[in-house]
Amino acid sequence: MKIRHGDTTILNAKKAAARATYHHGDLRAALIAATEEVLLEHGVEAFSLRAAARRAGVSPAAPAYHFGDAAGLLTEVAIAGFEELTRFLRRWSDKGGKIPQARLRSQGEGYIRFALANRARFQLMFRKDKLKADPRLFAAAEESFACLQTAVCEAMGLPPSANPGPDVMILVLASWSIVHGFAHLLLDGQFDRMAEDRKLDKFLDATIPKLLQTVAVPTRSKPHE
Amino acid sequence: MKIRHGDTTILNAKKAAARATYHHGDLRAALIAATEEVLLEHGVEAFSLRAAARRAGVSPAAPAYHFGDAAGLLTEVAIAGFEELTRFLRRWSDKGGKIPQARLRSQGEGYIRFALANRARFQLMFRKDKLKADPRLFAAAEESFACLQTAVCEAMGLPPSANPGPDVMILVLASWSIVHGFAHLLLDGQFDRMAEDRKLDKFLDATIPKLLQTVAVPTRSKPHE
DNA sequence: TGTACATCAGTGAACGCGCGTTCACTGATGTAC
DNA sequence: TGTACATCAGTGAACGCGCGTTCACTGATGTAC
Repeated sequence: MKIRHGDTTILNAKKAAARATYHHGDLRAALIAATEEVLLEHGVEAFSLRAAARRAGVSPAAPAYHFGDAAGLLTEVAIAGFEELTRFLRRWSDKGGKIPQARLRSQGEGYIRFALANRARFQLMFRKDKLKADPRLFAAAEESFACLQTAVCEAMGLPPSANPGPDVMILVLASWSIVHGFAHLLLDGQFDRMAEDRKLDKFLDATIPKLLQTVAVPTRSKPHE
Repeated sequence: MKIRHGDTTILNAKKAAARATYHHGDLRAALIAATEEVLLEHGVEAFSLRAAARRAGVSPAAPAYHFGDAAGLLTEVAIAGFEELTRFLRRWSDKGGKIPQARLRSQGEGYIRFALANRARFQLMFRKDKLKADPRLFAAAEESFACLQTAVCEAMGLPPSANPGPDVMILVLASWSIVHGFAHLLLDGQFDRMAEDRKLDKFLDATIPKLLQTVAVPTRSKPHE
């Protein structure tokens, strides 16, 4: 008996115990959760509507009823991903204390930690080829982006602005690029040459703070440090 | 008649004209070229052994004879990709002139330009999940990496070294991350919010040089500028 | 130089697989009166 | 409060698709003598 079949059996039993009727109750949310489990355990490539259905313990045709197609379901997962990323960035900003430059660097570390803790979901969020062009997705991504933008403005000693000047934008792009690139290379295993397996944590602890110091922040008002 | 079938017909005719015998001559190279075409035109997801075989005008089973499986063929394409990336980086370094900091920044721009000119192939190169753990692949990737490392050493006023200190390594990682992240976000269309379609070239021309100046290079000897 | 034979480099039909999707269906839920 | 009916939220069997892979095969090429 294959593991996969075992899983399905267990889940079917679970489902049967959990509900007397075949009406699920909240299959929509359950399918999103099931998809996140599949991503976490087996990666983006392992996802299919049928795999999500198996996880949730429903028939193969059920997901289409709620999401239309695979992109529809994945888009919901990506939206939730960006919402959680935003929460992550805010929490890590605060972890940085009161000095705006330190807050920015801490937020940058948060971005990388998020990617590491949400591997496949993070990768999915930047796979537009697998996602719908949904305004809610744009809005959720925009909010994460705005979070970074605010941190950069403050680190430069400027008031937060939704429409900042080119100097700010360059630094936003640089900050985003460096943490995104680092996260992407990290998840792809490109740093395994420098730190294999067990030493990865130490490598990250030592590297990330210094990495983020290499981005030069031109301050417009007197620095707090 | 579907386009795909049309393609196959044309290619079969081409093939028939090109060779009197069904022995291809150099099917191995032809399949690699065919794969690069599929990647260029339809992206990584569109690739399959059968698709490559159709492109090359041979039977579905032919690729397996030369490459074993899909990962085997894709790995050859990725190796060729890294080799071309290395050439790209050297060429762009030289474009930067004689001042080492300028050479480093020019090389960084080359990295981004490579990604833009080789979209799917670039993405494939950083999809280890689709590639074999082939020593030749590691060697080719290592050479690109060494190219960047040399440029960073020189920009810091140090002699090129295969085993540099932690300060150099941090700057190597920072440089790599920023260009890689920028390239990745660019290819995913994340900058479309700032520059749609036709204006992308102008956006890049204006952004890339400034972007690369945000990476602070601590110089150990007297700067040449 | 000619011949016999082994190996190479493919063919093309066939197989089973998981996939998305369709379809007729049905039990549960919600609504109107 | 009860009943009739419409709609909701799924079922599960079936379909066709492209895929990787197997298999018996074969014409061309290379090698030994």
